[in-house]
Amino acid sequence: MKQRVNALLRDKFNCDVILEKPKDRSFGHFATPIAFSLAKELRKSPMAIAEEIATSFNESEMFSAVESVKGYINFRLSESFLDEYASWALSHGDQFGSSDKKGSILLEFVSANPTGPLHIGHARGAVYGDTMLRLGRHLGYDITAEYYVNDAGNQIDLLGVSLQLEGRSSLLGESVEWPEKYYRGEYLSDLAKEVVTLFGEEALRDESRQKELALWAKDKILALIVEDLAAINVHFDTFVGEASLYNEWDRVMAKMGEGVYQNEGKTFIRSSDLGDDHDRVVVREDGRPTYLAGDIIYHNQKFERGYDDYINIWGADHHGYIARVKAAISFLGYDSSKLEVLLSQMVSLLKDGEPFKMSKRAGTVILMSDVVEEIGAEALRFMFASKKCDTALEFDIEELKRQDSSNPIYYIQYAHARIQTLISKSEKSMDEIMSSHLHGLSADADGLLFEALLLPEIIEDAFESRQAQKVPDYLKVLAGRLHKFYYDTRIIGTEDEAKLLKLLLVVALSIKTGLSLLGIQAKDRM
RNA sequence: GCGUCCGUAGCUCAGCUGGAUAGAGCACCGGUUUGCGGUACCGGCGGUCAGGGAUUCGAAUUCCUUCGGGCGCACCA
Repeated sequence: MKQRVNALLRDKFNCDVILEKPKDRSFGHFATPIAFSLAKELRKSPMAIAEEIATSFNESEMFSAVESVKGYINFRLSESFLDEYASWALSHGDQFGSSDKKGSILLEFVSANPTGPLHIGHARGAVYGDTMLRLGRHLGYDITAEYYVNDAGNQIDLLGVSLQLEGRSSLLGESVEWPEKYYRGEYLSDLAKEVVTLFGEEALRDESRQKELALWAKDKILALIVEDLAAINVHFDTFVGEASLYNEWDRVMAKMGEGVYQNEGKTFIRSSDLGDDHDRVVVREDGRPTYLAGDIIYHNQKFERGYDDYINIWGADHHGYIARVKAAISFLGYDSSKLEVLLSQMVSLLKDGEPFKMSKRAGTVILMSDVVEEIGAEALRFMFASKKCDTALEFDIEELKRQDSSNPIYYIQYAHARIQTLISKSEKSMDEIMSSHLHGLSADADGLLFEALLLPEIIEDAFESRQAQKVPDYLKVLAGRLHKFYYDTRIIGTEDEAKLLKLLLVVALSIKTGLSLLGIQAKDRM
């Protein structure tokens, strides 16, 4: 809708015009302060310019009024335009707000190590990534959702050790000496039990079998992670294992050329040439590659697959890592600006105002599955999607368990359900409703319709600015307008019934579409 | 110390391509239709947009600076 208005204005002014939504709807649907910026150029007062521009729109069919007020130019869309647009939206169903954007994107997110279940911080990245995925796909981008599995290196060795020790300690009752670093948690003793039934007790004591057990456990844990993600409606297209990439090693190193050098028996990358604090070790003296090595071959592989753009969603604790990965990409001969790294900040939980402690067995980590069990997948998704991901976040579990207006997800679902109830109560046929014309609407009805029709620009704005929270914000506002309208306006049995229901169908469509882009299904009944 | 993200109502957060009177939910106080789901609606209370400076018609929004907080600063992942 805004695009159509914008296109018209662009023709007129030969440049992009800033269009904003006035806070006070009595000013119209859109407004622009363009007269202020033209004032200097034209050496006239903003008010005179605005007046002149406004009158030049008198003939336009798109607007019922264009007025200048204190230098602003306010546009009021005509009813015929709004009605036509509403019909167009309804005929597109769940494709409303979709677009034909071109371009392929490789979106990597979550990528949690397969050494334990997902915690609450992973959940934020998962929800944010999946929301961007849904928004981008709705807009037409060809996006691949990828999970990078760190199935090589120290953490896998550590997993094998931890598994054996946990089994010997909790199942066999042996007293064991714990190393400085090891994994712990209920999942490990569950896995140890399985080890005993599958491989026998001896497998827990045989150090030569650590690697074998670790790789076995890694697959089991990854399956657990996939299951946890499915529970919040997050799915990946591809999984790339770090270990599988190392046969490319020599070729990739050759490709890096002057970007790497040898010193004291180690291999370094010249990342300090490209903005990093200092050069980084890629291969240690004993020949073992570092974590960065895996990421170098992984990113080489990504770029060889030839996407137009790359997005990585990382936890904020990885932000120091961006410079070196980008340096590697440049040395490999690719355009590192094609990689966009989005950071999701830390999460902490409150329960009734107190820090939320999980079971002792799970250690200090707050498991995502525990939170899902407490508040449900929808509330979790909505909560994470509603916050900018670059702000550290605290939230209270109890608030999200409530089922009233204090819990936005119920508030929005209830708005959708109310509309469905009205539709089913009405004796009007769908044809009758759809063929009615939205004219003679009250100011409230007009405002509600306009809000509902804004969905497409909200989706585009949210995706392009990478600010997923714009969608939930919009849905809250739209639901609020619906509830107020419902309270103020009698619908069933009035002479306006058909056209008001058409209006409400547009609202329901936007709510349903918006929710589905958040991975949440709209409810017809509560 | 360096880098980075942040600082908006008592709390949790929106608003930040510079624009009209700074918003919402929670909390607290008080109201509401003989009308389709009261899981709703309305009103009140509550602000030095952390402090200071700069830019300009105009700053919560841009820039500089001080203060305060989170997260990094590995041959760990």
